[in-house]
Amino acid sequence: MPPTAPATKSRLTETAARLFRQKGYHGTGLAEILAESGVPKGSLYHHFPAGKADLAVAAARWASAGMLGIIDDAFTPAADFTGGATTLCFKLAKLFDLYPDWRGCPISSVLFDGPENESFRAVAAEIFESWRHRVETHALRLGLAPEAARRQAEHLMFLVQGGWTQARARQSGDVLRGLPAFFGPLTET
Amino acid sequence: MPPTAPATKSRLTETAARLFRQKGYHGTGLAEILAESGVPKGSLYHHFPAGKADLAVAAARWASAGMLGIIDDAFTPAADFTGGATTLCFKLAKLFDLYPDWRGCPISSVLFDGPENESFRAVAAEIFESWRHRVETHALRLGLAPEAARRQAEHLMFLVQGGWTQARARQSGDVLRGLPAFFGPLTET
DNA sequence: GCACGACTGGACCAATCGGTCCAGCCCCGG
DNA sequence: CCGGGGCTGGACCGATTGGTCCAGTCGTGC
Repeated sequence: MPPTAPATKSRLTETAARLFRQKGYHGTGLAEILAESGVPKGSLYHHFPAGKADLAVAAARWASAGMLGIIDDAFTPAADFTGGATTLCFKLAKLFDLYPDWRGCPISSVLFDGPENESFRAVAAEIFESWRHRVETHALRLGLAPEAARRQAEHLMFLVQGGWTQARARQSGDVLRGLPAFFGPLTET
Repeated sequence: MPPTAPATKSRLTETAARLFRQKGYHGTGLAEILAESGVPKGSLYHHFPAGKADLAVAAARWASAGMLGIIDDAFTPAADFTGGATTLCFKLAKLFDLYPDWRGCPISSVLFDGPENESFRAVAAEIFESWRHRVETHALRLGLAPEAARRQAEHLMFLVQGGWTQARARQSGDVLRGLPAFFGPLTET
């Protein structure tokens, strides 16, 4: 069972996440997701009764977990906040350059679409907040004052979000690598 | 003729720009654009032989012209760069709060989709660059050193881009209004 | 070894997609 | 007055969309 059955749902989720990222919600057809994941349509509606919308939310959450992992990987070994933030930018740049599915923010691809977008919007807000919160937590751990930690975390999220979009337009991960230049003066504890 | 004929093409363009912004490229059907603008399908393919893709580019360019106008309106009466940038953020926030069609960046809605996205991507890059360049021009006029002007313009574009996305997720223009807090220290001439 | 649930495979559906085509309208110059 | 082209109106098209449904196939607990 492990090799096939439980793999089905996650294979579906991960394939969907990849395709949604690259081509957006409406730009990705169910047929394509099914073909690439090798899962029949019946299984999709078994695991995700609400269909495409359900799948999109699951894909976004899965992608979000990956992003949180990257944030942790960048900040955990860091000596200070600036170092961690810089590492994060470089990690994202590397992913951007290496994998086509990392060319877009996995969340906004879904956010900018979606039927009855209110529910989607709420999920997106929750996910973005979780990212910000995670960065803030690392900032506190690395010695920033509570207020500064919040500010720096928010600033970093804005920069990454904006830089990601620009990187996609310019087709270069270097945009992400240039982000640390904009980090403001830090207010350490 | 002025009241009807020339209005057709622009009505089409502006309606398309509005809908693409709100619902994305693939999320918006031709039927919807046609219905809201009151233009028959035949006219669309007369003015835009390449169909939807042509229309999307025209819509993006039209929206870009509007954005450049807003940038000018914000910076022209400003006494210094920071003042102009702050005004820009507040202007965008007001539009965000007032009009649903200003909830999304008119360019990325098209960028994140699009068949044969290479051509779309190029147009998006060109438009973003024109925004950045316009801000840089104002920065120079307001006394920033060339290098600082470039940096500040880029920083502002990243913040606006990222803030815009976050504002949409949180459904609040206040995110845009909080952007000025992140402006770094200025290096005046 | 049997029955039952979870899961799969795919046929099938109505709706909608973007796009084509052309008959007619209407305003223009001749 | 008449021809012709820019433009409009809309019928029509094949392809694809997301979604439904169910017969079959397992693995598992009785």
